[in-house]
Amino acid sequence: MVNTDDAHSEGDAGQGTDGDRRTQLVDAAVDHVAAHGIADLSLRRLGAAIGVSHRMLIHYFGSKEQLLIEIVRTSERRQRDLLSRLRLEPGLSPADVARRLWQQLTDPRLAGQERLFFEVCGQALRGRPEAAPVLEGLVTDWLEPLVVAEVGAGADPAVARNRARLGLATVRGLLLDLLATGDRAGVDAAMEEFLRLFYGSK
Amino acid sequence: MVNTDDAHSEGDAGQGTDGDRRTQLVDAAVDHVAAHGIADLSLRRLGAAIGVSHRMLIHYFGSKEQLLIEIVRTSERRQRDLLSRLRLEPGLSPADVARRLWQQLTDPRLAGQERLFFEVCGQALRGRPEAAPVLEGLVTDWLEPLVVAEVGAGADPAVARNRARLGLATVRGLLLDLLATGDRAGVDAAMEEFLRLFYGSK
DNA sequence: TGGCCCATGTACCGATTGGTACACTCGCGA
DNA sequence: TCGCGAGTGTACCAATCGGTACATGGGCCA
Repeated sequence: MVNTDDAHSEGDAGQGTDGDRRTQLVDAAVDHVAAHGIADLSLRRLGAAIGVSHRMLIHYFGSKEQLLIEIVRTSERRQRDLLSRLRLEPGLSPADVARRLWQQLTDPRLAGQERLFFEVCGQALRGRPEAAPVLEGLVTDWLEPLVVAEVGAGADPAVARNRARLGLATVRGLLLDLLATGDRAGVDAAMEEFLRLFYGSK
Repeated sequence: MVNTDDAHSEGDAGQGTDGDRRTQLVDAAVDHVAAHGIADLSLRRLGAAIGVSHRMLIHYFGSKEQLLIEIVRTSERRQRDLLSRLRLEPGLSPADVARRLWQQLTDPRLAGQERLFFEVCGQALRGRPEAAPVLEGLVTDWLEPLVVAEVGAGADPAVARNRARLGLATVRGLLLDLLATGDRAGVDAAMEEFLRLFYGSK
């Protein structure tokens, strides 16, 4: 009658034996999902892949739904960390910063993570509840720092927002192109063309 | 012992009582999928939605796999038809043609179809076999006409390809933005900014 | 009119799913 | 030393899945 497997009310900071295990599991899950996709994920296969029984996944996360939510959230956080790790550079031109960011974003080691991003986007556009939160921050979360950068580079605040939005969209479009075609050189050339138009050099 | 439900070897042109029914079913299926997503589609639910038993879907398409392939193919064809229906215009400037295309592409009535596009992309990047063919034509199929347009507008053939690739990526990035945020005005403004950069007007 | 075949429905099958019940182990506090 | 609770595995459940076997109906041709 009594339910021994409830609660696990995770305060955000998860230390303690329990939170550690949770964090460890969700990290392994994100790795697996980045490599094998999230759409047809099953608790049993995931468990077998990361070395626990599907029973334990339910135990720690309460339901598959909740696990997916945490996977998506963790994946988002990883992606954002990537951006923040770049910021502090000496006196590069905006175009060089953008180029640097683009190089980092297209690192082949991140391909799985990027694919996961587009996969989750697709699911989110369909209203899958665990992926839906992504849509909120998909543009706005990335727009703010870009707008700041644009204004800092001397852009008119009125057009800075449009330029930031445009830059973000172009990067994503070219990233999708790269993942689909694998044509690194072609996509890089298109990006160079964009930077020329966007920052007016050459 | 004998299997009465085999073959249905569809020659591409499907006329005859049989091909008609097939076409009718796949059309209805695409409508349903554009509205409700393709990821968690089940033959039973689809059948119930379009008024046949799941048995008949297997009968006409042989397997779920094959049905999904035809759904994806039909959806692609619809999207391409949209482009070809626009071509013949009198003497508009390239920027105006692009603007017109953008307006048509962002028609709210096409939102379901666009969402399906991104959903299928996400699946295809994961190697789902029925969606994989999309990746082939995802860039190249659209690039050719755009390159032709660029060259026709006087662009250097060497950069025309880069410009076409860039334009395609930007349109897709902004379309994803629009679907995610619904901020029509903001996305349109970003597109105007792009057209200004791209065609140099203003 | 009679027979045949295509279309369709119903009932079923084995596999897989998310989730649960229960037994077991093991380390720590009294 | 005892016991108790957290962590874990095994076995199971109902639901749903794609796919199949078989029965039936209804129109076309001889």
